[in-house]
Amino acid sequence: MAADLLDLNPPVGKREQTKVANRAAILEAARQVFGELGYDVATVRDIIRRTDLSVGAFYNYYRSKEEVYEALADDGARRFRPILRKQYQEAGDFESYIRGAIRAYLQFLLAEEESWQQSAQAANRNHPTLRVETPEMMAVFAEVKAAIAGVIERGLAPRVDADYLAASCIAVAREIGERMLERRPINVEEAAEFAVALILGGLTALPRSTVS
Amino acid sequence: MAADLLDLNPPVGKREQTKVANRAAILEAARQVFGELGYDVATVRDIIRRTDLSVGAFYNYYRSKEEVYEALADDGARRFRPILRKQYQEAGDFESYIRGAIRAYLQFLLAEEESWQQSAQAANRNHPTLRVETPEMMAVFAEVKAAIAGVIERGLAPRVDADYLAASCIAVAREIGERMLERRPINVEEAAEFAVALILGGLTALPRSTVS
Amino acid sequence: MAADLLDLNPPVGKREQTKVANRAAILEAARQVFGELGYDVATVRDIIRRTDLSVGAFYNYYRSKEEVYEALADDGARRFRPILRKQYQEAGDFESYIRGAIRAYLQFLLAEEESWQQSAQAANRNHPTLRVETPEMMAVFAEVKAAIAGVIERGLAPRVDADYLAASCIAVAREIGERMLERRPINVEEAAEFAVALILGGLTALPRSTVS
Amino acid sequence: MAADLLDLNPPVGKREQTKVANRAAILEAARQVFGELGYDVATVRDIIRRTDLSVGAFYNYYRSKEEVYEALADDGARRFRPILRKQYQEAGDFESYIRGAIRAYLQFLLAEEESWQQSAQAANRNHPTLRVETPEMMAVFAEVKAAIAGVIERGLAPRVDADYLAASCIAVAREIGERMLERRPINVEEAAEFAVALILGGLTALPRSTVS
DNA sequence: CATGAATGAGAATTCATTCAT
DNA sequence: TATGAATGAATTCTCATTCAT
Repeated sequence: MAADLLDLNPPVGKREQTKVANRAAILEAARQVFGELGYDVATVRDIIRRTDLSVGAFYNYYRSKEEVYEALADDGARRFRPILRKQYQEAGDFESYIRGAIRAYLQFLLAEEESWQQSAQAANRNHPTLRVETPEMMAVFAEVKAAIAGVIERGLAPRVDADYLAASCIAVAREIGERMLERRPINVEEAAEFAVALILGGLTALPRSTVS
Repeated sequence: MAADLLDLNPPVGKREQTKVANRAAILEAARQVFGELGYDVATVRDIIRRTDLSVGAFYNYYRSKEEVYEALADDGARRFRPILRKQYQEAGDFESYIRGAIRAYLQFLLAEEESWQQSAQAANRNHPTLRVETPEMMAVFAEVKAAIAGVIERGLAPRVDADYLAASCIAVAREIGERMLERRPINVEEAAEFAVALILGGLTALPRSTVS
Repeated sequence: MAADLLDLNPPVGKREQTKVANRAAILEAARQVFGELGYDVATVRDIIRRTDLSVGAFYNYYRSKEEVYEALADDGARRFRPILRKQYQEAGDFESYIRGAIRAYLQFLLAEEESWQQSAQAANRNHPTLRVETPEMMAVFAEVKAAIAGVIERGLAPRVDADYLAASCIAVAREIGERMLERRPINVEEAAEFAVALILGGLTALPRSTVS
Repeated sequence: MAADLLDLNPPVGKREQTKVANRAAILEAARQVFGELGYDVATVRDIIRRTDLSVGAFYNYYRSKEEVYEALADDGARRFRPILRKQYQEAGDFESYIRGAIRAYLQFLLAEEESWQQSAQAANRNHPTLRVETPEMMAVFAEVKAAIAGVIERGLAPRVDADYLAASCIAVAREIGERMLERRPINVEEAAEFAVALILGGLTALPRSTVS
């Protein structure tokens, strides 16, 4: 084909490009679908329907429904890890690390929002379904948790129960994040401030509500 | 039988007893199965398999898979509500309410443990299904959240962001509870103390770890 | 029991009476249900629901769903046969026999109407179902057909194709009867007149419509 | 292939052909099965069993059991309508229209015979289900009825009770047709002659039987 | 590689019939 | 006998995965 003459130098032929684009398209579609329906309810057809590909093509790129799911998790973790690492490098003490990590997490959450619109829809579904989460989201959680636990273990924080603390931080960040996305306007700073204050100083340290 | 002297009025023949027992058995089995597999993956056969009943019997007691799910939620909420209410009546200020509510929740969690063995199994499952929760558990969460939010709105707590705070308390209690159940020996007081301290005073107020 | 003193002489104890009444109740309920839903769609529970009996009782009186169905057919035939026989005895030639038989059939049809209300309902059902008929109805048809065929074979009618003629008479009587029941007011004479005229004299012999 | 010259425009690949063939095979199987067992008793498995397809394939072509049923009706009506219309155009008066329509119906019935072997089987079935009819057959009936009723209303026939007459014609045609198919040899002309004579002239106009 | 029809195991649910009480 | 809960085979329909084109 004529097109071959154009992209010879990088080993990225038109074929290569299409392959990459297709993989990405499937991944993105899967992100949305898993977010909206959950792993079990989502069907492979649901995924490819948001794509201009065929069922067969799906299986050319991923060997199974489960494999996309895992790829999605990998993808999320891979993208979030550097952000988190940066926070670690820039922060001196535990307090600023927590602050940085939580803010980073909430920002990442907001940035990815359109892919994860699920919350709203999933919440008021008639069929009872528990807490639907993107594998990607889970992976990000895992990253944060590992980071916090690691910091604690390296002695950068008071010798408190590291496991409980990490779990609590994650829980708070996650829950606050979820509420944050449902508010209008979305205010990352406010949410981050709240979460950080609670974790660092507890109830008494929380910012006083200006409204209601 | 001696019992005859006591319950003549309610029609408690052998049949009645069996019916009650079967309803309970199905509910119990459903609790386990939903906990281990999640609503979507769990099949009606999975549920009745843990029972000495037949598929047909399931439908004699509950009209659909969805109905057991709801019955389960009702059941959990019904049992936990009075416990929570008692905490509210006995507590004067927000601090003692939080303390009471969280301890009550963790105790309830422990008491129900055998029905919720899920955690362990759910963790090392191959099929990816995140954060599996019993509808019952979710109902209990809803109770706690409503209670906390109510207390805050009645002004028994500083005027902070009630929504965020309630969400955070729930999140912490839940996550700590989950970890608590995985430790040996299970120490409710320790877990409650940690959660309460974090919520009330934050990181600096946390009890120092005696062990690593 | 005191009641036993009253009905000693006939061998019809209270028990006996109840048994007969129950059989009749089931048969009547079945007539309605089969008429409304058809044999396959109708369930045994549908039948006993129109009765103050239990599922178990059903099986005390009839060994199976199929058996009630057959009993119903027998019942219908048994009640219609004497009516038909009377027509035969009173009629001298084929013409008056046909007239008598068809009128008798249409009258019987009307008399049983309340048990056979099905037509209307069955007609505009959403689920496609073909021509639902009471087994009783079928049995009555069979009677009529046998009678007509018999008369023809005994030479009381011109030597035409007896099989075709009987089939046609039955078909006409049945179809006219069905329409008749849907008209208001229901006019047996008019219907009978039409059917008889068509069969005996064809199109040109039909009564002219006074209306429309 | 030579055929290529003819049908280049329609996309008739091997796949397309298979699809068409499969749709037809399912429809044909459904025709038989509904005819033999009736809509309710017939199962989807019964249908696909007469096919070299799988259950899944059935649902690729028809969304439900009900949909095949309707497709079948459409198919029958679609094929019979032009035949009937031709009779109408060629006939001047009512008599010749009736004659043409009935003969056309009986010919159509014979032509479709192999698809409707039901009669024989349906007759000696143990499960009681009366008068089993293909939806297709019913649709054809509906066509005939509408045509006859239309002709009557247009005044091409004496002002008799149009509803009763149409119903009667249909009934006779149908019943005679059914008997006709059971005779050997099958004689369409004889059957048509009988039906037409009965309808037009009644009993006295019927052809005398040469045989018993 | 792409396509999308075919496959068939498996899910929810119903219902005739049995049987302990 | 009456009762109605228990049984489980059978039904409709779905969906991940394969494979001929």
